[in-house]
Amino acid sequence: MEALVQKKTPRSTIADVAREAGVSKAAVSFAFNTPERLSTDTVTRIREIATGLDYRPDPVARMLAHRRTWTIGLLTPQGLDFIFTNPYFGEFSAGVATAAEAAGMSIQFISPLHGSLSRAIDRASVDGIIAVGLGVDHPEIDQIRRSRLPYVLIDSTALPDEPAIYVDDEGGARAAAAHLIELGHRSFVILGIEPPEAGSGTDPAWVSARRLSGYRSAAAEVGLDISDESVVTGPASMEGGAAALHRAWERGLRPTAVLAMSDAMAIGAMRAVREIGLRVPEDVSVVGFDDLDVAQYTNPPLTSVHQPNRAKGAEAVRIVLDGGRHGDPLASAQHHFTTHLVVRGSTASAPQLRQEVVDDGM
Amino acid sequence: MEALVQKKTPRSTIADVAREAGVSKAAVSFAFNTPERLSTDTVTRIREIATGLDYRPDPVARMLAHRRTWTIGLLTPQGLDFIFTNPYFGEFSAGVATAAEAAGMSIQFISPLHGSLSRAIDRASVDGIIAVGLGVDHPEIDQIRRSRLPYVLIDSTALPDEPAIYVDDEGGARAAAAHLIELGHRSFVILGIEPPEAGSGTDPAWVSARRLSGYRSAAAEVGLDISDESVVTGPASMEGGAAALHRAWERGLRPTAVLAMSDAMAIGAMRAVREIGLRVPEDVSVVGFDDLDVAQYTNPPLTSVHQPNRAKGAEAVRIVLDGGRHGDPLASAQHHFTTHLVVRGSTASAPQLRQEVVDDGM
DNA sequence: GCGGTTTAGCAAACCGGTTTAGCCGACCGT
DNA sequence: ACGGTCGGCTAAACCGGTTTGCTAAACCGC
Repeated sequence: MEALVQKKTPRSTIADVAREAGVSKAAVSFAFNTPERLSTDTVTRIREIATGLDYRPDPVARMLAHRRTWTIGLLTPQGLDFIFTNPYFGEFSAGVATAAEAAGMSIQFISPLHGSLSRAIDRASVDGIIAVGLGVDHPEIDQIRRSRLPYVLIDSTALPDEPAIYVDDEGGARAAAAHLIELGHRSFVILGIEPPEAGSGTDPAWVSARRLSGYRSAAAEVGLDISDESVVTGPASMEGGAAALHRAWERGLRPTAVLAMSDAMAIGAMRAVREIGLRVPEDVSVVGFDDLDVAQYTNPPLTSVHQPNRAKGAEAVRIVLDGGRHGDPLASAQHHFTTHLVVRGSTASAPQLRQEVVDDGM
Repeated sequence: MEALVQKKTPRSTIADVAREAGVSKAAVSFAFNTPERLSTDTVTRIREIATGLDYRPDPVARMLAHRRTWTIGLLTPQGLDFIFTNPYFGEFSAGVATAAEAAGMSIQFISPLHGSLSRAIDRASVDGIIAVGLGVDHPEIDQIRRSRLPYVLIDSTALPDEPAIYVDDEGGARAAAAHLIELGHRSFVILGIEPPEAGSGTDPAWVSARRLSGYRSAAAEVGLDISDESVVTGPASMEGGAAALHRAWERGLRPTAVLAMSDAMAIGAMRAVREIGLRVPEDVSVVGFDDLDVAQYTNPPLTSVHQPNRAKGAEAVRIVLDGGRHGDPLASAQHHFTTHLVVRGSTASAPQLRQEVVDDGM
């Protein structure tokens, strides 16, 4: 025990370098940050001694003195195990990371710590916050505001007067449903995204609700009503999508088309369809949402609503760096993105004889 | 009634709370950290005033005083845009994150900053480092050592006397190749992982080299020689895998089986095979490496070498938290994992008439 | 040789917490 | 009444950097 502690050579500090070089701490600091304030030979001497001592300025001390952390927080109500294995977050985070790095910032993930998102926010040392998927009913949104840090809301409830990035979820969903209707489909199952916390389900402005209303609005145009029974929800993962579709099937639903609110769920649904013994798209069409990279690699390639995942991340960084709501006009702290449908191989004309085929098969 | 509050209200500090409560800074600190040192009513009074002032202890100042950051660094030579969209890293990171959170630690990604991994390491404020995919020729490995932080090497060159997690890459690869050989395949293309930086390619202990030697050892058992020409490399992504297979095809290679060193590449390869006009597995068998979650969702489901992606992450956290090489016996800072082949639908018997079919088709 | 301006570097305050050493008064037994 | 103990709290040092005056010497033109 004791021996172990002594074995640990303490890291050298700025004071060590100053003493060794026979200068003040300030001089050492200058040598690294504003070398023009010192004579060139003093600078080189200090630097040599510093490297000889393996000196590395302590980032934490520097943060404290500067009152900046050079870090942007990426806040999500879901746990990191979910986030990191979710390809949508992957692409979004990649967009954030690229833009952050260009600005010399690093990113830190803020997600529930021992179940408490609030605690995680308190412990996070960041200069700004990008909050993903927070609904109005999340009290954390107020906590963020009180932290006086610049922030921006993504995939959130549409709130006026908040720095936020909006995506035309409803328009994209409408296009997806219209596409299927045009192909002759009339019987749908919708795979909805389960909110990370209970209670948000009724929030009329939540992402899932916006997309649902898009689907319904397209259906309404041909006099079709999508009942609540044909909407099944689950986590936005492949597994969640497969489970949801199986559940729908067990409930007796026999759709010719599946509208998934995320590509991950759509991929899960495609597998579930195959497991049931049907083919995509001959028997069942599937359309996703997000247009992930992987949508081009599925078999068949996935028809999906495109939204600019990486660009959303980059734009979020811009807003936070501009000061979020502390920036001058709120308008510049808001941004709207459009969506569009990308048709690939997972959608086809509705089967005329589906009902009989299924009956035969069962 | 009150004087106009400046829009930029500074955050309240421990001194503000102390003044307001008529106590010392120490008392405020005690009220939050060791309340038993204070009388209960003093504690409640201080806490009330603190919440009234929206006081939140500055994490950075706390880190400096404690000389701990409660953060583990996850270091990769690849950029974050690659990392976040790579499902293998996703699963590994999820394992790290889950274990870290259980220990009350957060994680920070350390990856090249403006092209320099070295600079990124200097700027990182962490208590330990998990380094993924660093080869012997990476000078950063020495920089990490000099930082005197506990660390552990993953997917790295096998080095003696280093805290590290080893995976039986060679055995897994051998099993994959043996499986194909048993199915009658004799003509292979190998999709290798391109090292993040040039130069590592010749490193005999690099992951890619270990897997390759596994493939070759299985081939050698039936007197087969896998030439360097049939090994094409690319980034470990779906796109990289597709491109690599197309490149192989253009070079005139006509394999009946593809051995991909990552599942992402395998998925890309499957798409490329379909684009060429062939079927998986009837015309070409494909086997991956990693056994990602998504391997169960591809069509056909992907045969792959299983390695414990999440467990690797969790074990890495354990080692770093135990002090890495500063822990007592080095043995406890090393860990070996086994691999095994999971056979699914992407592999089948070698086609007897493949050559003719292709000739017809072209 | 003289005031005035640079230049090079220092001392000390500061960032916002934690922690140690110690003070003071209340309570206690005798 | 007295020394001892203890609970409750404070003053001050500290973590490791940055930054703001400020000084002393060198440099300048005349």
